[in-house]
Amino acid sequence: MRFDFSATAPEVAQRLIGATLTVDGVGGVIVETEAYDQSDPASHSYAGKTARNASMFGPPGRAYVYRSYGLHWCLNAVCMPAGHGAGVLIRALEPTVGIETMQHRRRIQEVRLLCAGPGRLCQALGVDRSHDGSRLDRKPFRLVASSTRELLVTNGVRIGISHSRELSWRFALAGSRFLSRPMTAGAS
DNA sequence: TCGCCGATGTTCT
DNA sequence: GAACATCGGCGAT
Repeated sequence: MRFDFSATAPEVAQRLIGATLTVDGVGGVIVETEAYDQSDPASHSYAGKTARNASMFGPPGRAYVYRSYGLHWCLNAVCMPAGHGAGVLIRALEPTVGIETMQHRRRIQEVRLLCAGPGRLCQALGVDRSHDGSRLDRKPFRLVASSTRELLVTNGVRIGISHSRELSWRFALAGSRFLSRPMTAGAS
C-alpha cells in the first residue's frame, strides 16, 4: 500500500520503520529514521527557509536531499504540517533488492554496511541533489508501507547533533543488525 | 575495537 | 572563521 505522509515528523518517522524504499528498483526495508521540525534547533529548517532547505518547506511526501560535511548526500521525507519545515531523515536500510548494484556503487561487499548510515544509504541507492524535491510516490522512488501489523520499534537520542538532545526522535527496528549505530536511550 | 583526522558544501557569526 | 543530521582510513590500544 502507498505510504501516508499526512502526519507530523515523529509520527511519520515511527511509521516509516519497516516500510520498503527503493530507487530504480534498488533498496530495502527502512530500519532507522530521525524526525526534525522547525521548532527544533537541531533541524536545518530551524532558522527558516533557505536555498538549500527549500524543499523542506514544500508539500509533504517529497524528498529533501542535502549535502552533509561537504561530501555525503542525505535523504529526508517532508512531513506535515506543510510549509513548516518538518521532515524525517532516512538513516539506514536493510538491503533486500539490487544488492549487487549497491555493492558496486559502494565498492564494498559487506551487506550490513551497504546502507548503515544516511550517507552510505544515498550512495548505495544512487540518491543525489537531482532527487531533491521529487515525489516519493513516483519513479524513480517506490515506497511501500509495512504489511506487518506489529513491529517492535525503539526510540532514543538522535545521532551527530548537539542541540535538543532531550528529544528522543531517533527511531529504529528493535534488534536490527543494519543500524548505523546502536540505539542509546533518551533521558527518562 | 577505539578514537583521531581529513575532505569540504552550506549556513551562521 | 567555525560549526555541522558523515564516512573511511589510519595508528594506538
